Amino acid sequence: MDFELFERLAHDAMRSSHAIVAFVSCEVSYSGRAETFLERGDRILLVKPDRSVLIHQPSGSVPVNYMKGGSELSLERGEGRIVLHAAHKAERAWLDVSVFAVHGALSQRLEDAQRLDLAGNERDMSDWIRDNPRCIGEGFRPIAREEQTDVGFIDVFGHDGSGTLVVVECKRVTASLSAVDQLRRYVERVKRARGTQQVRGVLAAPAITPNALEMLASLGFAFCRVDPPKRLERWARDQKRLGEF
Amino acid sequence: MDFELFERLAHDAMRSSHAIVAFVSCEVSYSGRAETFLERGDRILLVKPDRSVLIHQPSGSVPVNYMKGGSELSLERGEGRIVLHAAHKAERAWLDVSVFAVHGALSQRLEDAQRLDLAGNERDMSDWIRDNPRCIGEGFRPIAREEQTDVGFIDVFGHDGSGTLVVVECKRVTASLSAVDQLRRYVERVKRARGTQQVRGVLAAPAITPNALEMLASLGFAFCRVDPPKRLERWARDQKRLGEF
DNA sequence: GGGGAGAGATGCCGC
DNA sequence: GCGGCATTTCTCCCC
Repeated sequence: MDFELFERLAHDAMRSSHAIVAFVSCEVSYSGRAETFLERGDRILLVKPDRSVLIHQPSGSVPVNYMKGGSELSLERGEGRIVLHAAHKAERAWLDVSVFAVHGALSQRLEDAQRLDLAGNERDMSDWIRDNPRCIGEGFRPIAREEQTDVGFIDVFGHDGSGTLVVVECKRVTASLSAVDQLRRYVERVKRARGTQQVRGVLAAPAITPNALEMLASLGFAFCRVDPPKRLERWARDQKRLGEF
Repeated sequence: MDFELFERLAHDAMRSSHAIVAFVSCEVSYSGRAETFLERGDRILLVKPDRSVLIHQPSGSVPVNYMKGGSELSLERGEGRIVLHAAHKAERAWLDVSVFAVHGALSQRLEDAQRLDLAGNERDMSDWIRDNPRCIGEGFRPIAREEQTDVGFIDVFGHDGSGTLVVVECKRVTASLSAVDQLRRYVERVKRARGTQQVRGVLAAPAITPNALEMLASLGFAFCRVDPPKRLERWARDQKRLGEF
């Protein structure tokens, strides 16, 4: 595919809000939050109708360069190349993609009003703890979930029935030192705000690293093993793999 | 484009390690770290030679669903659909893309041996502080950079000339509460390891949030304004935008 | 392989 | 818009 075809495709796609995908040989420069340069190679270029730009190398699931939606886009014809400029003034970011060859390109108008339905996040987990308080301790009584403080929100807040306040921090994956930091910050804030030293800290997660457990113990907090709930997990069970490549 | 063509393209691409891009109408199910479902709509499907899979909606710069490289891929023909299965046993993750229509598709062999060259990250910043210690304080003497402890590494470690140890934590963006937590953890660790209370904590960043500054002060630590160095920032200055769409 | 932390993190929600 | 934080975070580095 030559430059003229690519240029016309890109122009038409931009005008009519199509998405563009292209296999190109290119080099890439970026300046914004950092400065990057990527020498010439074959990549996948993706331009969406919201004027976001993605550049993917042949390996890896993360784009090597990108611009968020809302960029100003322009094409410039150079010597033996065509340059896609993307400028995001609000973010003070610039991306230049110098395309030396176009191996193939497509554009398409896309219709999609759907939103992702997700189960098994941390909010589901704190919901579950609120509805199953016994997992935290025999007398645990939840008062609030996602209680706002000025240093962040407490996942589950309650008391143990004998007047002692309980702060629960949830993690849906193995808890690390930063989770203990977070819990400590909330407990200190509650102690100060309520004028009491009677505040227990509980870290609820499926697992915890040894260092985090040691720090937790040194602060007098408790670990409580809880797995994140996955409400839709039936569908993938016992699925059969047919037509293996 | 019909299913037979798409199926043949996909088969051939898999066999010869091509990348595939396609505009498809599809629904998507994922089960792994969480469970997700996405109802039918038009999306961009990307399958790379490393067997990573990306699904992009028309908007946004982040894929709505994905699988990392190393998945097992298979195609299954169903009623009015063709299903791409991706299974990652090590991660216990499964992705099913049910394709109802193929608006267009391409495959291509890609050659790319280049790696991204980046300037302006936090390591550049701690390098710069080590080489320009006066920015931390008049008598600051750096000893080590990225000093390893069992609770993380200290960005810059030194003393102030009068025997007091100094721990510097760098952030390349506005420092928040978690940066203060990190600094506190390192200072406590150094106090314990060296058996002294004479340890100063310094947070170096271009800015700091009010809450973080308050917590920093309450711990007796200091803030020090430092901007991250960008060594390649010349290229993007004064660039002209030609051929605006 | 696990732990810890940075990332051009991104995106969401609450104030 | 800022602040705080989860993320199917991802990736890198070091032990």
